[in-house]
Amino acid sequence: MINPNISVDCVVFGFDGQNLNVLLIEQKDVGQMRRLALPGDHLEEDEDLDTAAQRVLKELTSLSGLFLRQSGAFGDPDRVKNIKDLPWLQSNRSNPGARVITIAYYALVKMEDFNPSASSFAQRVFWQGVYNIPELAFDHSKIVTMALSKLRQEISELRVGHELLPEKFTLTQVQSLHESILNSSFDKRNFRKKVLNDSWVIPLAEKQTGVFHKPARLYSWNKDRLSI
Amino acid sequence: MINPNISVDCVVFGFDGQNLNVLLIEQKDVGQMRRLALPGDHLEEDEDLDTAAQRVLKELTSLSGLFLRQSGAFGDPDRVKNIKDLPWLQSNRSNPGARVITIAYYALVKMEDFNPSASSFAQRVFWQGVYNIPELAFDHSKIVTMALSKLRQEISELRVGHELLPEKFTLTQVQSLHESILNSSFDKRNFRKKVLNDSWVIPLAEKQTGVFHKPARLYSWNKDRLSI
DNA sequence: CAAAGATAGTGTAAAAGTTACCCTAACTGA
DNA sequence: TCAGTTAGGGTAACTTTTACACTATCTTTG
Repeated sequence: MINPNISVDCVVFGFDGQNLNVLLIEQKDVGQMRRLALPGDHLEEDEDLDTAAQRVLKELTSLSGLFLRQSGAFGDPDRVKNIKDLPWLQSNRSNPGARVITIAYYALVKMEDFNPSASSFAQRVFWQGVYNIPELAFDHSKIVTMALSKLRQEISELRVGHELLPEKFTLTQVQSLHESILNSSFDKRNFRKKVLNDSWVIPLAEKQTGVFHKPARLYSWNKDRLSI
Repeated sequence: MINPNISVDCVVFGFDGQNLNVLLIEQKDVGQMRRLALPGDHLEEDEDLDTAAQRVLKELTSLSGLFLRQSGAFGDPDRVKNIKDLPWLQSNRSNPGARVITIAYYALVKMEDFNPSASSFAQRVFWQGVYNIPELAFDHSKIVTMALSKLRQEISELRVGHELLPEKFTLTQVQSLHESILNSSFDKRNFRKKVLNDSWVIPLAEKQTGVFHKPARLYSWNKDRLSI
């Protein structure tokens, strides 16, 4: 039994070591419409919001175990009433005219650790570069924008991103991560100065192995510093 | 026509120059239960979330024009199913067993500028010290805690506090506000330099009147700058 | 109408932090 | 051993922040 008025939508940011992407689904055809959307669906009666976000994401994309956080509630009464969304609603919802508010979630993952695959009403699941997002269903573009701004806020305070790197990492990896999330680039020396100076990371005795160039020193996160 | 599944709740923080308080309502008697709660109520069909928060707050407490921001959505399926909340639900809701998710909002106001007065199902409205909050209806204590943590975060980034001054204000007022919220003091010249330099405020042609000293220039907030 | 009382309003120099900029070091594979 | 590749480090210019004290303008009172 689903709740016709409440949904959850998930903005999953994926980092591949180079670029920041968002996980999108292509919904099953209605006529010849190709419809792109965030993974999202209605809440079950008696289901917690966080649980619903996890469930929906898993049902549509097979991903599970992500650290999903709320980025906001979207409740414009007309948010699912655009003409472009009508055909899909008519063939997928028992009450296509129902007003729906959605609770948006976002997460950040290392792409290589997760292998999405489409199911339920998702026909296809794919990563899309975050700076190159096509038109999406409903108000999903707005939801992505909001999630991205939350993510940026968090990373500039270095409160996020630790999930994306291995236990031991190089400063170059940290820098690439910041650069792709903030869509900018930093001077290597200055970036290192800052990171080291602010004690965000702890140098280890170890160095990279198996690379065919000068091996970089490895670091780990300074847990104390991060919990501030 | 109200939506039985969605509500909004408002955490209004009031600052009196000394202490931080939260606005609570005492709901109308059911039996001899004295029931304290945040001002909150169900969403109307076709009503935007932000609009609903403003409306509900006004209906219950007479306050209007506050700068309300979302602090989160609360959707535990059992959040309105505690035995302590049953009598009130039974006498106030057509479907007392309905599952309700709530979108929480918060705001910060200067207490002397607002004069809440109870109406609708609020019997009484009052300010309660934020560190001394009694048991509240539903999961409202949790909602207050969340709002407080958001508020603290924003204050430390100086992104909040504009609600506390009149439309037109002096730079000295801005400074005192920051000083009392952050519990510290700043150099007058440096503070002014920063505020003006960062374009947080716009100088007006007007000056203070009715003061028995040199009248200060008045300013208003730079709306563009604040929305960044 | 002069003087006292009160808050407004302003500049500069030192210190700290941020930015721009390029070469050598260390490893691998051929 | 040489070529290819990424690691890693210091300094000077510039910007931002800090510390600091006096004059200006209004009201009130004598």
